[in-house]
Amino acid sequence: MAEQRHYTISELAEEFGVTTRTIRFYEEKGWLAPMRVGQRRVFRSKDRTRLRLILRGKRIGLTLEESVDIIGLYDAQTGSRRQLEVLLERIGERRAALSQQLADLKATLRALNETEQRARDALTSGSKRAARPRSTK
Amino acid sequence: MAEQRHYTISELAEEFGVTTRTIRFYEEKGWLAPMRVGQRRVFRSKDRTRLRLILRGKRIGLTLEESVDIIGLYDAQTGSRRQLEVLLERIGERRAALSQQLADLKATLRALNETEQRARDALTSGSKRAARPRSTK
DNA sequence: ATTGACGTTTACGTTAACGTCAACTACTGT
DNA sequence: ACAGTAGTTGACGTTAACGTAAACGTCAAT
Repeated sequence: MAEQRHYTISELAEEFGVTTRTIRFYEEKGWLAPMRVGQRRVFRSKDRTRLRLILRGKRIGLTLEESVDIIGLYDAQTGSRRQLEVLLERIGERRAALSQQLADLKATLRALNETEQRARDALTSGSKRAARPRSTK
Repeated sequence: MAEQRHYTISELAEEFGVTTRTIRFYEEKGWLAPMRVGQRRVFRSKDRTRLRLILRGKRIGLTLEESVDIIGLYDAQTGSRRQLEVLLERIGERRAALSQQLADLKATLRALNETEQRARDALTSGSKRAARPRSTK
């Protein structure tokens, strides 16, 4: 195998905009498991990817446990048929929640856009008449 | 004006799937301000809408303060030109964050879909050959 | 008159996700 | 030899968003 690129804890922290404390915390929780050289942590690209996914989950409002759980689905070992069915079921549940979130997110963005449009109208119309407020859909 | 529909605290709690404690907590924080009849809370449709929006924000992972802040943008009083510009700027910031969230959410859904597809393939292909894993994009 | 069903306030408890020291180690350049 | 930089392990502190329990009020139905 080719030699893998390695990262220190502060490299990763800077790259992803978190503190080293955060990364240590994730390891403490068992969500990351970097190598050790002496007592120093050494992160390989696998760890880096995992951290990236955890933080992505966090950005969409998942708890870290949920994030990690979903990541677990991605690389779940699919042994027996039963295992596969369980996996599919769990994917379905997750997707249901995320779909709801998608709808809520879009609704919020729509509302912001409408508000912005009203504000722009009010600006360009100078001191004319006040625009009628839209219904909060 | 026509007489407004009123709601008790437990009606709203049941409708939105939260506890009454939650609603009282929101009032305590100043995010809701129902009428009182005696010492009983009476919610009008305005309060109900506000609660709905707060919970929608919560579902997309916003803190309650952020939710309330965004709702504040919706019905911000747009007095001076300066006020309008500030409003537009704040809308822009919020939308930037929400757009990032949208991207993250879609990426997560894509990853789940790919995982599901692999699982289905593995199921229908019986005990043939293991499918090659996709890259975690 | 008592029993629910529903409401109220006050107050302490809990969990997640880190922040913030403190005290220590290990290497590198001067 | 020493300072500086980057790393380490505790351990206690903090905030958000409620949960949970206690103690009490109000009204309708039995």
